[in-house]
Amino acid sequence: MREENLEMSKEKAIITLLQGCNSLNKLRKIHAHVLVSGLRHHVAINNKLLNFCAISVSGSLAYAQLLFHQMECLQTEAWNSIIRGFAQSSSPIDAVAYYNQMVCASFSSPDTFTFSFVLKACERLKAERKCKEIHGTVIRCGYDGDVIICTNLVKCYAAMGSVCIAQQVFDKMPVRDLVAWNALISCFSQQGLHGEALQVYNQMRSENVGVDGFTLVGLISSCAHLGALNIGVQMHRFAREKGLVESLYVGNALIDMYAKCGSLDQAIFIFDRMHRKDIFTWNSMIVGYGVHGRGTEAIFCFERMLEARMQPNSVTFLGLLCGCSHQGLVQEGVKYFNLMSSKFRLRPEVKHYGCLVDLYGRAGKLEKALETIRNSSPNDPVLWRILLGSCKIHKNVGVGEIAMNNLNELGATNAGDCILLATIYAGVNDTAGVASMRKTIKSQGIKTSPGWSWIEIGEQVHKFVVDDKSHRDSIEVYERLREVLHQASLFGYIRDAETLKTSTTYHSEKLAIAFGLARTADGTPIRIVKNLRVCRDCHSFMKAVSVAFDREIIVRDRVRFHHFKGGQCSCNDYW
DNA sequence: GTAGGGTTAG
Repeated sequence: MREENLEMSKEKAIITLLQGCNSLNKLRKIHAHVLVSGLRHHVAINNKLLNFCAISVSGSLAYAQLLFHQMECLQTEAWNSIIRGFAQSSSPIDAVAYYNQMVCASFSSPDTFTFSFVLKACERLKAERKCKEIHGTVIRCGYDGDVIICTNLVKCYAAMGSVCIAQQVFDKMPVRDLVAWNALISCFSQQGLHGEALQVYNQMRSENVGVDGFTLVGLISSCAHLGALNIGVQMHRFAREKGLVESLYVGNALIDMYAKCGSLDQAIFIFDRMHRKDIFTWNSMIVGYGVHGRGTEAIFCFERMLEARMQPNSVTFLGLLCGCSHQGLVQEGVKYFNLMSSKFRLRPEVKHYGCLVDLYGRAGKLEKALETIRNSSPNDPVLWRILLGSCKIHKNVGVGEIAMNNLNELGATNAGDCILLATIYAGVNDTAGVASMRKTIKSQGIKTSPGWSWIEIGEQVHKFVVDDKSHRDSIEVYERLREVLHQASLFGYIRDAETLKTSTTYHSEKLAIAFGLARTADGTPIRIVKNLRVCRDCHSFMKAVSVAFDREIIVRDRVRFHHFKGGQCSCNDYW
């Protein structure tokens, strides 16, 4: 009896020590103490030690493995600790390995926690086969009604792009809580299915599951991707009603949403009122300024960020460089590009080189742009493509051909590139050049990526493609477009000669504008989201429409925003 | 003795 008491008090003492343990060194001492106290085989203490080593930030997985393999009696608890530890480590594959050992070669059976941890590892590894196998085991063990395991499965299938299976798992869940719904939303948005993500919200409303900050962040982010300002504003109102607007995550998502939906002022309004700002807050604002072509303000924001002692990361510099290049701030852009590695120890990635090439190219410094590409490694086709875009602005056939040759050599030429070079040839009246590019597109069967434009009317996002006839109000849209084209022509719009020669088509943004004019109140801005760049003809069309109808038109294209007002565009015709 | 969740860039 006395011995038992003694052991209990020793055990208690060790557990107390473990609770106060905050370093590996202390842990080693405790372990040594365990050994000298004759508690080497004490199961509860070993489990505690193991759990600490495997999970705690001040633990060590290597040490955990050592303890694990010294343990004589491995119960589910010990397996769970080691699997959990590896699942969240830089080597999740080891979690799967331990799980395999547990299932195949041990006397312990996995429980719901085991599945939860090993599925986390599968999610991070995108290990589809293993996930399916574990899914089967989960069903055989009768755990397929467990809300947490099912949520894990949804996340796991979503991570590997199997949206349908994720949805099936979700649909079969006997009970779905808010976390499960939120997982479904992020499943869709991970795959770029933002419309579907927003639809989940409608289902949630009809099933009265409620909404929390996680839900809102997911939905607001989907609005941002879609450029769905009206729905985004509703979410903002909703966040206010729910008292969630103070949340750092919600605030960050709102800044990004407003910036991406063209309401930079609203983004600034929210940014200025946030008490706490993290790296996402600053980056969302700087990227917002950047894509709106407001380089000076992006720089100012960046300087304030440094004053606030926030360490920038690679995304920060993308925003900054994007702003510099669209505003033509060459010196500043180069300065920040260099600062990135010299002061902040961030290695520039292809995207940063892309910004630098764009910065030089856009400003007409094509030789410097060429030099940048040649000094960057690896030689990424994206960089040559950006240079080709600059050659279009500056009508430079020579450098354009160099860029095209390099794209060819890299085997990366696409239809967009051929069209770009054709436009460059057309700009200098080289009809033979234009013809040869058309021939290349035809003979090599290079597929053009279809352009589309979105416009949000009320809570509905409408999509148009080139010469779209599929919209239910198509006839009305075309009638309206003819009228708008006529009005625009009275305000200086002349259909681009090249556009006339190459096609009799109506680009998607023209259809979207006509629809927008028909369906929105006089004087309200028209917001359009496009997947490609705006062509010269549509650009001048929109300038004329902005005067003819006295409307502000805000177009988000693949890389930046254009604000058309009173016949002018914020990009100064330089994009 | 333990579990599932969020935002920028791509």
